[in-house]
Amino acid sequence: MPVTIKDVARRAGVAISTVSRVINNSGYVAGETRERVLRAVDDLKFVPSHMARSLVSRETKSIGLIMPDITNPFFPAIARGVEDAAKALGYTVVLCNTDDDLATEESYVKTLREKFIDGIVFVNVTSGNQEINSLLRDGMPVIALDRSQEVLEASAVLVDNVEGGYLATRYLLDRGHRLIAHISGPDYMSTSLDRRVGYRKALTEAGLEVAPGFLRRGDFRLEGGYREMKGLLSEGLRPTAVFAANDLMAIGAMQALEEVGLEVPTDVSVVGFDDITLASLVKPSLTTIRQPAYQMGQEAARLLVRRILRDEPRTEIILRGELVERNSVAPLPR
Amino acid sequence: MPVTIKDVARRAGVAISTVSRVINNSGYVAGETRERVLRAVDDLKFVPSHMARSLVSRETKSIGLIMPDITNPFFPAIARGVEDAAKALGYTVVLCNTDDDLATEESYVKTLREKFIDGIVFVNVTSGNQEINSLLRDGMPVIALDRSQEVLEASAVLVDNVEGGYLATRYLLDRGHRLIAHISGPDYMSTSLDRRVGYRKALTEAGLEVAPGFLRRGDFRLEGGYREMKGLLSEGLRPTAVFAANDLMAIGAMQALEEVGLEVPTDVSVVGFDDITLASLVKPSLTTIRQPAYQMGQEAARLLVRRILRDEPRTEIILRGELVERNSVAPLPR
DNA sequence: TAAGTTTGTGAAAGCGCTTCCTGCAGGGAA
DNA sequence: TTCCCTGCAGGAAGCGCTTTCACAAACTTA
Repeated sequence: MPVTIKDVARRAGVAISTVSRVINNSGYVAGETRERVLRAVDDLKFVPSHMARSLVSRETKSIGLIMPDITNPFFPAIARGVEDAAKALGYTVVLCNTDDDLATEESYVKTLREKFIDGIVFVNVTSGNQEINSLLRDGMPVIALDRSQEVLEASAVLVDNVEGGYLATRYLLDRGHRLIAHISGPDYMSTSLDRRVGYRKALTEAGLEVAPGFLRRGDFRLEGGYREMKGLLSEGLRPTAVFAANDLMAIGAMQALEEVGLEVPTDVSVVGFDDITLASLVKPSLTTIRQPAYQMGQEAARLLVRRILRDEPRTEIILRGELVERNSVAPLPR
Repeated sequence: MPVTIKDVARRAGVAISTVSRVINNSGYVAGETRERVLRAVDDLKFVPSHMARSLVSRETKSIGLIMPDITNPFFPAIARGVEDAAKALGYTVVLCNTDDDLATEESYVKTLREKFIDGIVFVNVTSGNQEINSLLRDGMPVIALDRSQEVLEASAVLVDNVEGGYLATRYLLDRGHRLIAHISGPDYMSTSLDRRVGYRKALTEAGLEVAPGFLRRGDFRLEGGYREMKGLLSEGLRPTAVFAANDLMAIGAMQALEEVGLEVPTDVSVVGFDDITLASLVKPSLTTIRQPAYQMGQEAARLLVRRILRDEPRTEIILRGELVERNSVAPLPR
């Protein structure tokens, strides 16, 4: 049923190889012959089969995008960035949600591997760099997004999370805060670790120490922020400011504060990280470190395609977060 | 470099066709031979080439997901639902963002068509049912999600938007409101139209008419809700309640109300539609009609795969929205 | 004019599979 | 014994392309 290159060849009265030359603009074809072929293509509404083409050329013009969960508000912008850049370069993207689950990740890698895909963007991989390194060894182009460099041999796109953490904390310090708590993410995520390092750095620089109980371990989810804030408070601790390692936790913390009758920012200031849409919509709106998520996605896709096309050496693109001032921080009266 | 079926055959000392039979579990193979082949597969870490297989079988085990914008908070849940269900059935999904742009949509359809994909889920297509119907004619399995049935010949998954609109309006009516404005979506979207119908129906049933100026045309985006609410107010109109056709617009409307010093719900009650994550996080939290987005995605993917596997007749799955009571509605004192 | 060189085209191999066809045993039924 | 299934395996065609390779005509160059 579908019209093939053979049909076109017959219709145009030429050989298959000539048609191939025309549609790929390769080799010598006389002007008049080209016309004839093009007309036949048009008449027959011929669309070359990607599958057949891929079988020969060994490339599928599609890439995999492996991320924890598209439902988490930080990821759609990344996905969109990847998709847009990929599309512009002639690639389509296959979406994979792993829920941070190693087995799922592996199963996806297995599916994508050697099959449909020319390369893979890993977002925020928490697990199995084994996987990735093994892919790399097999020559599969791979980009890690938002994942600390030391861990992987892959090219990467990341924001400077240490600087981001520093910026956030510094901002609070500059406004007179001294009792600054930090709700961080899980320890196995470099983003979490790095932001914490930035937090510490800013404190140290100001000649302060992390007060006991002021460093909390969250989970990057709203509930975690809520829980840790509650925990902090219930231990009788009373920071004047909180820096949460992402917006979701910051918002959770704000909910906890509100529940116990503390007002943000009057009683406690809060700074987040990411600048998800939500951040500007909550009340008070959240001061945060903006990650250029869309741009990160774009850069990752572009870098990946460059690796696919010509085997570029390992590259690292480091973007910077920027502080977005809103209404969740008040200067401490002195 | 990659190991092929040929290598396996050589290693196992059998013919290629025998290997094929083993890995596909088809035809007769003696137990001992099967063992030998399996061992060779294992030793060589053979992974069948999807491309080659697809070329013969004419199926790729992947589906396209065409939606306006993954960045819009209503869509990630759908995407996740599609992805999860597809994965469970052995399919991968290709993500396509169209921004409601006809040209983009067409270009994606062209890319997916006859090429990589076994079927397509269209979410909320606003344009070019031409496209879709032409796909259908060519026998491409297509599912429309969240799109009114009359428009298309495709199978569809939808929520009863008329009922949803009715439920929302009725809820306000029951609380004594009589001056209920409606901010609807664009006219070319059936979801928008249907919700409006539900709104009208509830009013009519209560013996009321839509007051002039109370029916506003939004765009399903936050800004549209804000703008229309401002417009309403600036015309000197003063509804006691507003039903917005989606949460984003409801939140925009709330911002507008706040800006002019009107309090929600004390001065004006607001009801939204969708129940995006945001709805429970804004202040006051938003009373809304919940759409089972994740489930819709799942159903769509399952329906699509069923259509792909055996050519099912046109089907329609209608899900129901449910009212989620939160804090943006107050009863009108009588 | 002889010997390249450039231009244009077709035949055929092959990408890695599936599937159809063929053939060969062995074991009942006639 | 003859015939015909049934179980098993190999050969080969073919899916729709790309890409040599060979060849022929037309042009250069010396």
